[in-house]
Amino acid sequence: MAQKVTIYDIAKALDLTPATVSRALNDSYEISESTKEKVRALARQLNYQPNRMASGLRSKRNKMIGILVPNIAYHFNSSAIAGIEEVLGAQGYRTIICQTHEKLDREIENLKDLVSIRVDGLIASLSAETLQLDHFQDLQMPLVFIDRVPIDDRFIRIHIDNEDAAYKGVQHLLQSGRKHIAWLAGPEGLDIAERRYRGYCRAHQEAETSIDPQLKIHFHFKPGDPYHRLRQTIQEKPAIDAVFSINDRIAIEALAAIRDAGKSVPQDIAVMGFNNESISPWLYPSLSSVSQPSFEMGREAALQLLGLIKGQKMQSRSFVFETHIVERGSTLPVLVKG
Amino acid sequence: MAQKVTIYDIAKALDLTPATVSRALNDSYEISESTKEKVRALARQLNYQPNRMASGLRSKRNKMIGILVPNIAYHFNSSAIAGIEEVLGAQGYRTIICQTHEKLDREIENLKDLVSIRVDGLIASLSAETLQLDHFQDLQMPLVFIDRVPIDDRFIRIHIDNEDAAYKGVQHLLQSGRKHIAWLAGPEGLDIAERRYRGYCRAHQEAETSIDPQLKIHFHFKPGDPYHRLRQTIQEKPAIDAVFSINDRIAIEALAAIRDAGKSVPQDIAVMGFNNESISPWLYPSLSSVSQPSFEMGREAALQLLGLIKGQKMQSRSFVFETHIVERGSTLPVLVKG
DNA sequence: CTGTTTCACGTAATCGATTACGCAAATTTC
DNA sequence: GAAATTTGCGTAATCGATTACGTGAAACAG
Repeated sequence: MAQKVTIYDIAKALDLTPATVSRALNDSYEISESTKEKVRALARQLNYQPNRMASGLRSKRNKMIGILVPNIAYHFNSSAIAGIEEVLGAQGYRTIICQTHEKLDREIENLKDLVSIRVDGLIASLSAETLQLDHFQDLQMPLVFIDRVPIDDRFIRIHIDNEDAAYKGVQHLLQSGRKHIAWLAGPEGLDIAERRYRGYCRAHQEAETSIDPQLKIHFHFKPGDPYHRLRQTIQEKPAIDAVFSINDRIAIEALAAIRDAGKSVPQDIAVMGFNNESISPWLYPSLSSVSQPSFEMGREAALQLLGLIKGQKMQSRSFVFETHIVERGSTLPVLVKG
Repeated sequence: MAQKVTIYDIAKALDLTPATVSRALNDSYEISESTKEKVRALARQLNYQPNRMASGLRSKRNKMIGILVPNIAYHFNSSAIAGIEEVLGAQGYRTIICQTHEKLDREIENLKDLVSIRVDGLIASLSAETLQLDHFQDLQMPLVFIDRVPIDDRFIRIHIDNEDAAYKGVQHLLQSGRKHIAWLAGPEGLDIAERRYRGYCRAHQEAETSIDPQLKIHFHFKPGDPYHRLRQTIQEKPAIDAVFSINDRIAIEALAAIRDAGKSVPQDIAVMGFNNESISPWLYPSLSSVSQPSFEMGREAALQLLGLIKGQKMQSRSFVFETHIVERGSTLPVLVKG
């Protein structure tokens, strides 16, 4: 096999036309079963692989879906992608995964590329820098947002109630007797983090506990930065008795910072993470976390996108998934000394 | 903008032919600078995005590269992909990331899809199930393997010396006084794990330490399985005084298993991981690990692939990267009581 | 002033599939 | 048994770009 085999090769060998071969391979009703068999047999024998460039050009559908996320190394994303691919793969769709690395310009650039590839649809999660959505506006393509979703309700959005999730997490900490809870928020301006902070505040207000704005700690998603920020804050605010972290990976650094500050978890300081990553049960102490169903959310995003592609009109534009607290060692209540 | 804009639209608006527009956009020498300016200006204004299906079909180059890895959630892979994308992105290439989830059939399926997309090249890492390479043989496309590479030296391979890396790791453990080292190998038949076991054995032989084959522990990459296997082994073999793990994530489960068995790290049992993931310094105790330059390896894979695509002949077919031991708390030598 | 290059662009074929339209033969309908 | 329908396939246009080849005008050479 020197050159790639095409439907013309198959047609010639079977004394048919390319049109017939194309229809046979697409299982068209206007081709007899016997011809289909012959075509399929020869296609298999010659190891024919259809040229998606050609079919996509003509049919304007190439069975490729773009996935645009901040970073595949984030647990939520790799897990959601697994869910997306499970649903989409079963329907014969391929995914093209693009990473923004939290940069707006890379988000725009990736978007242009996905347009130029003419993917059939797009599942996107906004970068930390994304404040407005011009580049998503007239995209001319089925689009579903997941996790980091915009406020704009013209889009289909798959997400959790971040405020409520944080509310529940902070409430749990407050109820176990904690009063000075640091919030490891991540980079400045991250929308989901702001929403969670609102939940943080609401839980405090309901518990009539005062809020210290200096316990809202920003940092970059860069190994070491969360650690140092928290260590510094612990030094400045020795009263801290709990830490709530935007994700479990950051919580690991928090555990280290607390330990190195000479305090212990959960006796002195409780720690609650977010996402319930697979390593969290094995940490020491095992990490309590707010769990969100990332795999299921990926599945739902894919299902909704398939709906859009097939032209169904969508009834609901926003799909809010439930979260729940996973209690582990890092938030065990302090035993009051008898 | 109701419909996607094409070079025909631009040509009509400027009273040119599509050919001229195409050449202008590709900065061809046979187009005057003034025409190029006009074409580029209008293209920008109309937000023209070239159709990669069309250009790819005609030119047989679509500036897309396939990346085929077992799982993007593995630290090595997401890190190597970052390196690949840094190099390839600068040259205008897009990547299509496919996951085999360690399954041979998914590897074959993904490969067919990448062929049908007619990607310009492929960077691949073999699945745990892959034993022979028929599906890679007559692929008709530039191909570079990374990390999980085949033995076949007709391929370009980017990897480490797994035997040597494990040798160094085990040697370090033996030199610090450990004698009964469990090897957390991962799933049965994983080539890199077998190579590392050879290094494990060589280090033992050179140190004239006996090898217990029952300390070679297999498991699935599924949360909990490594933990339970190790706990069981510790119970059966109480003499174990060190654990060497195929990666850091598994090592975290090992730390938990050791702890739950009532032993302490590093006093009773030392733990050494592999990959030096970004969370490893923050664990408790901080995790020693064999470090490999995954990002750099990704970069090199991309550079080699670009060379293949541009038709350069490659001098070396195998690029072996250096590894080194990162010593942290989990392998501190035991202090002999004075 | 004629012949040769060079410049800047047009003409048209091409990539490999899909699909609207057409049509003869086979089958069914009444 | 004539008309209507169905079956099974061919013809040719088409998707949007690239590119081999052609060409008129301007520039240049001798």
